[in-house]
Amino acid sequence: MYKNEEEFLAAYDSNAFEKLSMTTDILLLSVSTKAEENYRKSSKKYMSILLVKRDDYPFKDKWCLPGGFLDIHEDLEDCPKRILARETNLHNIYLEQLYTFGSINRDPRMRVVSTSYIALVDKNKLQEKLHKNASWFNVTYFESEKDVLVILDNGKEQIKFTIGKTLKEQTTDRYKFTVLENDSLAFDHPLVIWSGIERLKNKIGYTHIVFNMMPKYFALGDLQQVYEVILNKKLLDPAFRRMIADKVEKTEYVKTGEGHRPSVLYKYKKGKN
Amino acid sequence: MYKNEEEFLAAYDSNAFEKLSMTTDILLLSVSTKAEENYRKSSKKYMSILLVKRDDYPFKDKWCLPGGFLDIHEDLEDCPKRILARETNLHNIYLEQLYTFGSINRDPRMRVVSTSYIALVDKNKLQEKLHKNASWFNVTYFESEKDVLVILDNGKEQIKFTIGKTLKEQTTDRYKFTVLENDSLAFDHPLVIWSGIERLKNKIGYTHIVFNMMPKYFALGDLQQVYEVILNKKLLDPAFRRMIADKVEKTEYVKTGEGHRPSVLYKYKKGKN
DNA sequence: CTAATAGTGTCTATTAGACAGTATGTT
DNA sequence: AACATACTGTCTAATAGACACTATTAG
Repeated sequence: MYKNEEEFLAAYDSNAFEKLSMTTDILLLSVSTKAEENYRKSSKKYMSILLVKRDDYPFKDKWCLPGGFLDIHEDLEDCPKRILARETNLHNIYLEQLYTFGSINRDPRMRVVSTSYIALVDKNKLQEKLHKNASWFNVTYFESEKDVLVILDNGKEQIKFTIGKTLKEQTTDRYKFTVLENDSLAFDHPLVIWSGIERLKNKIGYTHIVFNMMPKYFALGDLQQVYEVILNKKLLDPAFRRMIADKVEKTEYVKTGEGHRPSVLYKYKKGKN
Repeated sequence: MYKNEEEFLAAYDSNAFEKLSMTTDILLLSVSTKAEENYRKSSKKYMSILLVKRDDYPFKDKWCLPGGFLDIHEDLEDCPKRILARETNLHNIYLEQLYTFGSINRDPRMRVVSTSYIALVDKNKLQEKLHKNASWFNVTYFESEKDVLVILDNGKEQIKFTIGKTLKEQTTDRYKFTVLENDSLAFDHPLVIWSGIERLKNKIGYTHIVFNMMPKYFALGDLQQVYEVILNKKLLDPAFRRMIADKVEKTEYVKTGEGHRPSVLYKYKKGKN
């Protein structure tokens, strides 16, 4: 045995276990807007995610989440920050660790464990010079008891995949997800996408993270639509306004020119409400 | 460029990035019972966790969570299973991924990223031949707005540490934890422990995971005490019974000999209630 | 009988759901 | 004027909190 820790460390063989590579994948979520033909109608909203087309093997020409290898001299949380900065030119994006995926064969090249992160942005804050090969896809999903069909659409291409849900333990309401169908997405990214959407759906209810997807000033109707698009269901106006009341603050600004009654603009009100 | 994926893979240099090691740490949580002197009083309950005393460097003679290196041919989730089997002789333990910690210098030996897992057991199901160096510690904690003092006690030794809580983003109710004081625990394990307790406190409210810590048949009073010990607050009887009513099923069994009215034993009732 | 927990009834306060109504801009 | 959304009032249903009460055992 060794006399002290220094001596131990000096003699330590760090290759006793075969080492591996790590990556981080980022599920960048935002809300996009599509104008309606009817000038009176307010524009339709979609949840949207950023995908990158791979221009090299493996999974050449398939879409995937932005990501990259963890540098050995880099904190784990700095890796997604670096990738986001590269992809969006934005700093101070909301980031949250999602899950670490580590099946043996998830990468055909070699053993890679990947920690995925959720990032939330207001798309309009992005200067629209996206990294080449990157594209926003609108997300639509149809959920049943057993599975979910997810459809991603960027206006030119449509990507579909199906996730199966099975109760993980008898004693949990949480599901274990498996990919049932997937032709167009690289790696286990359908899993990452759906896990992230589930997380967002949950957290929107008991945190204030939505405001990371909103501009500084917003109408309550727009905020409500963001909730609706994430939760995939209609909400009742009075209930929504009661729920949100102490999280927002009225401003002097008003949004007009929409073909109907103008709406007062609000801003996020800090504090634990 | 390469003609196809096989060709690419054959030529791939998996050492383009310097590789690293991964470990998993397990926060094994249970509830322990301490008899009261007064024969009428029901025994006091504590949340308890399993720690292992390190008998080698680094952190020689300090306590730490059970854990170990991820084998390169092993799925990430199989690693905690293997360690749990070694530590408890039990299979089919409830396991859930907690968080992946990856600061550069969390291990003095080399770059190590660690994925932590929560495991829940009914301590009484364990054959009490614990792995040498392993010991159960009762958990007590005192929480304020800014920090938490956690005290671990195995009857012989007492371990204290303090965790600081800061709001991570203006738009979240979630905290970022930092270790403020810690003398006795190895690595960043105070962080893992507190993150896990927080997670359990939350999840007990919207899942059925408590039942993983309960024996097959239990009295509602005991179940309530488990909730109280985890949430660190008293609950009102009628409210608790209403809340739990559709998750449990009455049995024909009764617990007697306690110096007061016997209680009916219940069992977990499967289904999403 | 007494101390202690088991278990229930019920009133009240709070919150969520539902729906109808009024308000106000643009074309 | 007509349409579409903004915004509010109010009734009802469901749920959570509080407290008091009855029940039953060992010693």
